[in-house]
Amino acid sequence: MPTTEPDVAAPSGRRLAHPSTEEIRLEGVLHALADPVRLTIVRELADGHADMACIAFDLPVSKSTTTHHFKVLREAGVIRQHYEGTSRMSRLREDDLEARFPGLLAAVLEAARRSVAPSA
Amino acid sequence: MPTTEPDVAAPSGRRLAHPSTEEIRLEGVLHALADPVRLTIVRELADGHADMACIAFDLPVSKSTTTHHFKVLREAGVIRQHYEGTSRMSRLREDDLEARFPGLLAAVLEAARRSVAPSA
DNA sequence: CTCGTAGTACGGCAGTTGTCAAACTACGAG
DNA sequence: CTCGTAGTTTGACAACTGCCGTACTACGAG
Repeated sequence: MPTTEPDVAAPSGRRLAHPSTEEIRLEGVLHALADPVRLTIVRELADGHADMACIAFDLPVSKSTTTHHFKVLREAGVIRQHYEGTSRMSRLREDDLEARFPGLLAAVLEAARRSVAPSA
Repeated sequence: MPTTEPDVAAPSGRRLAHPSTEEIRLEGVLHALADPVRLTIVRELADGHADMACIAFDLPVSKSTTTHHFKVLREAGVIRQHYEGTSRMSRLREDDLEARFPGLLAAVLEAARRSVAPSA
């Protein structure tokens, strides 16, 4: 990992803007996580799958809506994305979030696990 | 604390509906905390002031907007309110939130402290 | 080059949210 | 009872959000 810079993952055309760690805003993160679809994405990402293409998620929304949700997560600083062929791989920014807001992501993930299977 | 029930705090007229601990939903809490004004309220409440009247907060919004934000926080289960004369006292439901989503409120509050005074 | 796949961008639409002002209610003091 | 204070309710408005379909752009395989 010598010269690879975080914001220039794709060598060719497509660029993806990510906020730097210091730029991550709490309200943005909370807002990003306050949506069921996005919370599902984050939960699946946290569930061991380090890098996943958007299509790998089983979301109850259309393609364009999926793009939208990933964009919200990325711009909030919750996930990092980079291209790999025609696929866009997504990964949780666990370390960055931990550095910026220690314990926050873990607490939300733990809460999400509880709130999904509460009565069943 | 024998016969006092949580949802019937005011003996006379006005009632305030609160969700029970089990009814608190994660997305609701995150959404409630994702607003700057509400986050300010929660931070001030956590900052030692156990019970505060709405007017005690220095919020940059009108009276009716303040009422609205308190209502969102209350209905999300983040705060508990009860009447005291003409004032409406608000208190964080720290214990309930801790029971439902352990560590979540603490992590958000700690994050809020960091995000308020980062560059200054 | 052509085709299929993965995803983006562009409207557009309905529902929600944050905001306010104005009129109203509840309580306490006098 | 009257007045002031604290808060609520209503109605309105602009902005945003989530959602969709359609058209478009990369990239890889053949």
